[in-house]
Amino acid sequence: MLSAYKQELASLLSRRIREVYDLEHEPAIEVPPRRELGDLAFPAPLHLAREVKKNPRAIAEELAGGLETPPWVSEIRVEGAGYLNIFLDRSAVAGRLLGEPPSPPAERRATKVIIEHTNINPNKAAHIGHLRNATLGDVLVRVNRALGFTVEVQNYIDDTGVQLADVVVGFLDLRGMGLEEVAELPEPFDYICWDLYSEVGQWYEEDASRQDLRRQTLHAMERSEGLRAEMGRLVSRRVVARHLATMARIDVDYDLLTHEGAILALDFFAEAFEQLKDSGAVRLEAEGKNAGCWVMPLAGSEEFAGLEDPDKVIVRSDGTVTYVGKDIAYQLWKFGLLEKDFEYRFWETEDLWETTIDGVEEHPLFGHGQRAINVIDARQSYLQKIVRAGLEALGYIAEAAESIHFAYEMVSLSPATAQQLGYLDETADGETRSLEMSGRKGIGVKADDLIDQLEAKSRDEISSRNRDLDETELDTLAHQIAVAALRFFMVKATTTRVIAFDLDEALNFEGDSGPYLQYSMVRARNIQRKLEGAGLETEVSPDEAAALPAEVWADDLWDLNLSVAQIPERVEVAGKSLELSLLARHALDLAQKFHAIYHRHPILQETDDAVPVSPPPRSSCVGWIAWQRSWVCHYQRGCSRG
RNA sequence: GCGGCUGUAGCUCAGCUGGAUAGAGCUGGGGCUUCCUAAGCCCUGAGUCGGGGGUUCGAGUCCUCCCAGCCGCACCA
Repeated sequence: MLSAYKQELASLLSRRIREVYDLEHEPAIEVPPRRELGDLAFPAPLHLAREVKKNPRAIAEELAGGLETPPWVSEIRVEGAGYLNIFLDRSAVAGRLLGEPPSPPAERRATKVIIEHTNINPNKAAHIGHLRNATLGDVLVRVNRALGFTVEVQNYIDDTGVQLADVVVGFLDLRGMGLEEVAELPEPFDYICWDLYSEVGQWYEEDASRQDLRRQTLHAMERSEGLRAEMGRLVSRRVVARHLATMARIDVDYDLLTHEGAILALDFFAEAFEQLKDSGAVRLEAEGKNAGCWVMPLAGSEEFAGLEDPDKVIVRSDGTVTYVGKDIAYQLWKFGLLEKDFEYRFWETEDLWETTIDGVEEHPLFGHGQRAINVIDARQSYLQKIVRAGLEALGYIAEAAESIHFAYEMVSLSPATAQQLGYLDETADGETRSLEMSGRKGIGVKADDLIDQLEAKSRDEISSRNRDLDETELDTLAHQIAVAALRFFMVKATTTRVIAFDLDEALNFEGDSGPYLQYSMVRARNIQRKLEGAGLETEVSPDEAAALPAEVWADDLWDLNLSVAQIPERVEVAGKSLELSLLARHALDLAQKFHAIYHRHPILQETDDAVPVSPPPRSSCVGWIAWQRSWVCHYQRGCSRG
């Protein structure tokens, strides 16, 4: 791949620098902003200027002078302030690139990466904030698979938490409904819960004593006893089924659903607690405000410097375990550091498992990962740090280092959208503040509603330009476009930025959008189809490409080639840095370049006789298109549905 | 108070370890359809890169102080 060429050049330059200046320098390598400046660039002379005490351009000249160059380099030039720019022999490189399909290192297969994402409380419908989580999680899964890792996808279901308890109280106490009645409620069940959940919040406020019902329910669910626990199970399972259906609509799926109830029932924490006590990671507090609690001291760590309270309660004075405690146990299990294990059974179909306390004999090996990536919003950074500190305190240094919190920011509603949906008072002047979503208050855009709108929009767009599709084709297309629009929208934003969700923006299929990417692929496919129809070649062999005269590579065409060749390293960087928007940007860049070339070079019109001419002859374009398509197809699943 | 994130064109945002004229998309204006071509392409519209100071040959990028906004810092999850 391109990175191999870069490395080769970098080591040659590094050797040259040692010869001339007797310095150890690892040269950075860039791609110049414009193709006429070169294909690759070394800013090394600029970096060396201070140490060598010479003008960068002079250094560049000196280095370029005796630099040994591989046969696939056609020219070295000094440019700008002192860049050493490399011009590649385009045909030679194209030939080699065509002959090397992308392949990640095979040894990575032995590394198992556990990715936990989605994790929606099973008490209400999913909203667009959850879509950000699921989309990022799913793209991360695809990236890791493309990089060659073995990946296990877990979706954690908090089926014993307060949020679920509130909806149980809603059905039992507020509505006075029984199990059968709730079981028979029509779909969409998660929408019913959405409304009920915010109702219960108000109902508590009317009479504070009703909070007892919540506590009662919570305890029943934790012990898995009685009607309240039964109702919890029913509601949770019905809602989870809806969440899975929603996520399936946008091509997100899982390997394992881990239920908090199973963690409690199997008492994972007991074993983790023994480890924590044995290693001295927790201590029983005799006095002070945490008297009677088992706490984990954090004061020693720099990471937690300046905390008001340097201790984190792991076991409450009433003997119950906090969320962090349970999470530490779960995290230990992920790395195979607990002797206990879940039992497993199928959720509904044979491609998805769930944890349970009495499962089937034969099941895959879950857990036992070498790396655990938790896709959880940035508000939980502090808690995720504590979980990591817990592993460290237990002496699991390597596992702590491989416990990765993939943090991303929230999704809020843009002022315009909030107003459109009636959450903002129109009279409340034209303020530009966005509105935070809140399940408790029932404020938000439900995921299925958004997907419905996207599908309706793309349906309109399709039928306005193509009338002879039957209903099924129309549905399929509309769905694919809607999914691409949504996934791209979620992935293109940098993770550190709050998305102010704007409905009109999300529904726009022009410019930097999923459909724009799809359209470039459609065009590439159309060209190939036409070529086939005309009985022309649709592919070019590596040898043929290598034999092409240099003149065929117009700058724009070559530029696109280089961008395609950069895909593997971009995937690599995105996977390592967890900045998946890099992929969206790169895909967008490719699509833009392709669309521009598409207009400049009417490929079907060109002949191979016309060499040399400024529009490249057909064979170079044809070869490129086939190549680009195969590569982009290989990676698109990791990026979006471009 | 402590910690994290954010402040770049009217709007939404890129800007890779400091480096080649600060870039996209949307919106506005103007063009392009004998086609592989309109979910597109081309042209046009200039921004105290929140503000001050500093380091450097060179700062949107690093350091420091300040301003504004968001989010964390529970015996809630």
